[in-house]
Amino acid sequence: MTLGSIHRPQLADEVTERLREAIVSGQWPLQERIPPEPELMAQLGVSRGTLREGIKALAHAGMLEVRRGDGTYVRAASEIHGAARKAYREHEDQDVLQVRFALDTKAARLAARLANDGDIAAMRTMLAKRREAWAAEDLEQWITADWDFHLKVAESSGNRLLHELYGSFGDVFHGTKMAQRLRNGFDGCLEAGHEALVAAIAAGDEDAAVATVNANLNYCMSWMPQSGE
Amino acid sequence: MTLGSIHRPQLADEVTERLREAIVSGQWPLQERIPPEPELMAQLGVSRGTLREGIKALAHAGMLEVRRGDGTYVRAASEIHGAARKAYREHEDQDVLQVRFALDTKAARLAARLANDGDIAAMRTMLAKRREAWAAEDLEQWITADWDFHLKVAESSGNRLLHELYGSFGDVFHGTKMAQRLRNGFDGCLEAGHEALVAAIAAGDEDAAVATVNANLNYCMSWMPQSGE
DNA sequence: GCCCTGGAGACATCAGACGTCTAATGTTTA
DNA sequence: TAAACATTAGACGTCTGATGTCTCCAGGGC
Repeated sequence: MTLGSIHRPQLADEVTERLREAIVSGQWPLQERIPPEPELMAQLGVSRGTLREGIKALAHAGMLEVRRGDGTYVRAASEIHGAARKAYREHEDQDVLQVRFALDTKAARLAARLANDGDIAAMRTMLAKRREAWAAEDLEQWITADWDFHLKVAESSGNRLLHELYGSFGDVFHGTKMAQRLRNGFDGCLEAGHEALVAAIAAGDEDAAVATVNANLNYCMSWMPQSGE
Repeated sequence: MTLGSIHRPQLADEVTERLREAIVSGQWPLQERIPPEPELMAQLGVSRGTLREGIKALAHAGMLEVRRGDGTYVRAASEIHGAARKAYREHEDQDVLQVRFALDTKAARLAARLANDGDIAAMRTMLAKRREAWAAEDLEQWITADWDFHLKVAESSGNRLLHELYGSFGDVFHGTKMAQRLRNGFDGCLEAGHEALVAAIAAGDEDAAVATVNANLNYCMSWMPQSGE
């Protein structure tokens, strides 16, 4: 048949998608309260029940938190991120980190195989920022630059799923744990290790890239209390 | 204050949890239709709106599929499994498999470090079943035994999150892709490779376990059309 | 300054009604 | 007989409107 079927996409799903977009796009920032239900009903032109079905879907996914008598707040910017938050709540730190490291290793191997000149230039730029921030003792900036670098490696793997997973699992870690470690005397530098990783990727040496990542992670882990691997 | 607050856990969340249990416990089998809304309203003692909020939460998570005019069907046995299904829909097969392989490698390393005698005995039992099924040309049984073996390795890693993720990502693959490949002439044997993995795990040789897994996976991938790694 | 009390705003839940879709069955027609 | 059409029962989709309950916060009493 050729007459593309009418197929009206369920209103509630449409609502879910619109809410989701508002969150993903940053229109509703993290931790902020979203507009009250009556207002959203008007904006979206749907009934309360339909709206609430959309909200509940995102709430179960961990993206929204509904506080009775108060309002609804944004807690995560994507489903997968919400799932990662939940994983952090329900599993040992160590377990989550091991999974992240598994992804990290794979990302490095693929990046060494696939990264192009633009990717590598971007990595070098981020490492430079990281170095400057460290010299300037700007912790926040340093954490950001460090994380951006690792994300770029994941992105350069060419595997979108891997990039997404890595970003979600790592984000919580970087946001909550890194700052603590820095205060505990972690030197945070590993300058050489990061440079070596870029070099291995630029050279297309997969095994060297993986070895470098492992070395970095083991050093990093040595600063974690009671954690193996 | 001492009077432990009444703490009425949001009805809709309670409903979500009850539905979820019915699915996870197997009371509502995969692919089956669940009771119609009016019946569930009566069983749970809630209004339709509340019930639907609970259903929508699980539907968005990929565990349920609601078909207007027909009914609601069970599509996945856990949120993470639902997410994996979605990932399979939205990403390249190759990307998903790479992620799964990253987990596979990590699982093997950890299993070599932590597996106890009971784990190893279980692995050997499963391999024996796998061998018998192959000899008897019972494909279904063979696929089951093969998958059980890999799951056991993941479980032996001692990392519950890893086990869960691995199970979810791999399940879809084993259910849908493996059968196709077998029909295409895949010899599916790899008997030696699997035995070698158990041997490495039993010996506690992490590097050998990882190397064996990589060898197996590469051989396996060679049967996949147009896929790298 | 602290505690208590209300009020306002926001989410929670219910009840009932009607629309629309799907699948199955029955009926007609070539 | 078999294909095409018509009907119907069951199921989900959405709306309306009312009431309950909780959180926050400002204002009054001590």
